[in-house]
Amino acid sequence: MSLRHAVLGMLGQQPGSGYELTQWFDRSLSHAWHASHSQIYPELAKLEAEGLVEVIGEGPRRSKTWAVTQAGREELRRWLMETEPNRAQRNETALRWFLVFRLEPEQRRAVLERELAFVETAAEQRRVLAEQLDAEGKTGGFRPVLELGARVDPAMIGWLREQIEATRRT
Amino acid sequence: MSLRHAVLGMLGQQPGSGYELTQWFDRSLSHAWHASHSQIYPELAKLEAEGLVEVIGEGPRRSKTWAVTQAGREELRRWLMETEPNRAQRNETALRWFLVFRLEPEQRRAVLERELAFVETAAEQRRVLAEQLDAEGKTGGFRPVLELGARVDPAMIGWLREQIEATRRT
DNA sequence: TAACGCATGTAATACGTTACATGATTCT
DNA sequence: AGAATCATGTAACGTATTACATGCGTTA
Repeated sequence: MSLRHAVLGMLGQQPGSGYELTQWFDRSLSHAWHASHSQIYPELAKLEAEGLVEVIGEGPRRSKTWAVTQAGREELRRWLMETEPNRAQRNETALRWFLVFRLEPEQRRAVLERELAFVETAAEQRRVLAEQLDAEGKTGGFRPVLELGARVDPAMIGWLREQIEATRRT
Repeated sequence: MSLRHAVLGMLGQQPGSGYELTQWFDRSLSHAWHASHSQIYPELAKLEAEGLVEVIGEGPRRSKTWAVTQAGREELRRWLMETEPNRAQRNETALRWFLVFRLEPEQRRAVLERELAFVETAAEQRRVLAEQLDAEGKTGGFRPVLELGARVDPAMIGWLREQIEATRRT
């Protein structure tokens, strides 16, 4: 379970409300991790019960500002340094690109063309985002979120084109 | 939910038992999808109840050989062609590489060095595997499983080296 | 005949998504 | 006053992991 560590990391950078956390997940972390508010609020309650986060203020509309405690910081360090990363994760795109070869060439081409369109748009968006990050001087962890999370290896664009071409030769 | 479609795809390629399916997931598909037998057996039962797979034979040790029905093939086609891929998936590696910047340089270096070691080994294994696939004439979907699933963009190796170097300069 | 690998299943628990529900503040 | 957005929560359901449990067939 790494939702809690994502939360600890975000709040460690900057305290905030559950609502803000939800937005950060959607914005800066959306390619690497996703979590909706219905998961975040209960998780914050659990983290508080375990002493890993605490409320450091209350704002308008019943909002609470959460921050990481020392124990929380230590838990994040422990997770990063002492636990084995789970490398075997699900990748629906890889599964789909694997299974698409079960389709007849015509149908396969339709699917691959949709994928190509998506991947090209995503690559362009990523390029723009990368420039933005550069301009804002944001380095560090933003790069891997962009590169690993987007999962659009440019080399695969060529592969997609070849496969589309191949469906025309059969 | 795509476990069922992974199963339909595998059985569509070649009928087999639940046990064999588990192994195929571990071997050819491990980078793209993972499923253990405790998930696969109930799923086969459900798929049978829905008429998407059927038992076409029984072997020693109570083993059953499953195959996809016509309805199953159609369901796979429908999923590939008519459903929107879920692109927002979790990537623990990206999350870790993002959060590692919360650590002190010394600790960060230790983590990044472990990551580099893993990634270099994985890249080498992938190279060997790619050659094997080539030699066996396995093309098609195996390439994306290798490339997308492994999630080790070679460009990120350089990035890791830079970040490790950077921890020494502070 | 004992150990090992093949083969299948269930139960308990944890995690994630979608839907439901409600109240506070701001903007038009 | 009404709509939109901020803000928090719970419930129901579906999916995934880990642990438990058992029997068959082969090989040493």
